[in-house]
Amino acid sequence: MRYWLTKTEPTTFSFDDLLRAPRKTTGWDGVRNYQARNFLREMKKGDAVLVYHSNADPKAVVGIAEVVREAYPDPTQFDRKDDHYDPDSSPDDPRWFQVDVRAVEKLSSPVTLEQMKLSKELRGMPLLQRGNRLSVLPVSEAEFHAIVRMGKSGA
DNA sequence: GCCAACGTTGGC
DNA sequence: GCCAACGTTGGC
Repeated sequence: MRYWLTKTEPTTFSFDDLLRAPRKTTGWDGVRNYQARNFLREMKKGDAVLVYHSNADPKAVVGIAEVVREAYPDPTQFDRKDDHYDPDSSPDDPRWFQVDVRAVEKLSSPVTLEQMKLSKELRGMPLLQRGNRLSVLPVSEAEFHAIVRMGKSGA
């Protein structure tokens, strides 16, 4: 099993939105970056996902989710009216994929970007590297557990 | 294949 | 709102 981190802007779709969704599950659609897409395709059912709020106050990991359906074509790429419409993608050979994720648990205290930057354990995380813009990132097992520990203890 | 222009992300 | 970083596009 692997560990991941996905970013979302809470004004668009927050972890609370995920908790309120039917079966606490949603399709993680709209990813339009090849590297992020490749990570989505590597995700396996049961993989754990940290949900991070970007462009937020505070910017923080706010909850844990899990992959409940592995990669399948993202339907928004074929919808002309959707912001994520991609005229160059065809149903025969879809370019963009999504997974379904289900909320597992909200962290009692969000782990802020600032806290993560201060943590020695998390120093190497791709999320913290400058210029990083990927919306789907792998996280090591140690990093995952460190963040969850911080989110449950508030430390 | 190079690279300038442009668009987007996301922290500040 | 600004701007650095970085991906993508398209002319050559």
